[in-house]
Amino acid sequence: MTNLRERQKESRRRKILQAAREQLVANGFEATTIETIAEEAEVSAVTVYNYYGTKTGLLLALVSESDTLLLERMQELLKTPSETIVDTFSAFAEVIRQHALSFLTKPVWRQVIAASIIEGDSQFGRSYAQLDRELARQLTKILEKLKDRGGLGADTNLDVLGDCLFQLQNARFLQFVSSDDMTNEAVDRYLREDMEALLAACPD
Amino acid sequence: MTNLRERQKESRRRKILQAAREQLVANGFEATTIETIAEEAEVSAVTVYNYYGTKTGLLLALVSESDTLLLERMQELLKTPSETIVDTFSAFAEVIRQHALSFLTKPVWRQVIAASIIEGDSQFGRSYAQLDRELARQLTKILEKLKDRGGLGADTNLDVLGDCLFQLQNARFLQFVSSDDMTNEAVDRYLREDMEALLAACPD
DNA sequence: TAAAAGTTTTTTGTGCAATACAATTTTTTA
DNA sequence: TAAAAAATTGTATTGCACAAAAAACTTTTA
Repeated sequence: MTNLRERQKESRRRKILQAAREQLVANGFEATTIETIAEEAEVSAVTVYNYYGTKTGLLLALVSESDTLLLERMQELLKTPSETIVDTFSAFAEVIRQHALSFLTKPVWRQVIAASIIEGDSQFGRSYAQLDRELARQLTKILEKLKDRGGLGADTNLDVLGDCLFQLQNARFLQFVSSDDMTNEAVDRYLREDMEALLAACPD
Repeated sequence: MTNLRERQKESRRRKILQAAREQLVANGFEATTIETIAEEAEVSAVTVYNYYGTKTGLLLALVSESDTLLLERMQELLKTPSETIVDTFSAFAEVIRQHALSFLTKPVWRQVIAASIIEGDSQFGRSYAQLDRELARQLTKILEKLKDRGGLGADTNLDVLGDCLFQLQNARFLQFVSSDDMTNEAVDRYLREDMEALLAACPD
């Protein structure tokens, strides 16, 4: 039995996050104040603080809300495997970028990443780090499938490889959102070049 | 002929940066205010703003001050080459970490990185990005030497490889400073595992 | 040495994040 | 339906970043 009280809380939570997202996308992080969010969500500013603690806490909560959606899209990818490791890696990264930009703008993502670095061990910071771990895990799974089909060296440590390639993806994603000019295609080219250069590095 | 006026400016610059660094290391970013920095540097707070614009501007200026030192240490590394690509990569990353921690603390580095992401296209933000490019360049040079000695596949694109491995190093560095617990040895292990997993990934 | 040029400082003010607390409203429970 | 419990709200306050203008000071120059 769900309390009326709990339902109200849930409803407020939703309204606050929705208002926050709208304003962040429309006006950016600086121009979005707790006050204006509270106003649009029809609660007081104090309530926003009670729910999310700080402004960046609110930001990270907003992002972790979209996590399940991203993980679902990643599941889809598992079902349509690629032939080569280059294609696999490229497709994996593309899903993340698409999802990211369908949810927030580049400038806001910069704030999100900055917040996650600074508030690394707050409640919301941890759940953000958790997502990273799960994504790396997913990449490992995808690589396992590839290995089964012979697209990968036999004596590869997939846990390490998945984690490592995820880190590389993350670094390029950061470059992507850090420059308003960088296109989706440009990052994809980078990542493919990266993979190819790495594969060619094995000493003869 | 250097003006008295210019010398005074230079002296103030130095005193501000020195005071900033001392307080940041001792008390962290939040507890360090423009006011207290100005006080210790014996100038007014407005002067600090005149010199560095914003608090994060000051932070990034502080870091770019230490750049030349890091690049010098990297030059040293060029003279003492390693046998394998794993050792090369590991040594490169170690120089960066050593230098970083000899200059600032992990919590402050988190602020630095966050600031560089948010203020990506301010004056100081750009000079921070510039350092990254130079470091990637240096890594490429080190790899060239390695290739000459046969420690690397012959048909490797070194520009791409250098950039890519630098990105990976950067990602692991971020993990390093993001966790107060993570030791130097732990990161080194990570990076070596990374390289080994990558090298083993070539399909048979 | 006196005027001119260049800087710093003082002063004043704005905006926003974050916190504290009492007052008030709403829901629950008995 | 009334008391108890829980949550929200208004209000006041603090602290700091940052901005703008005029006053005060110091160096330069003629």
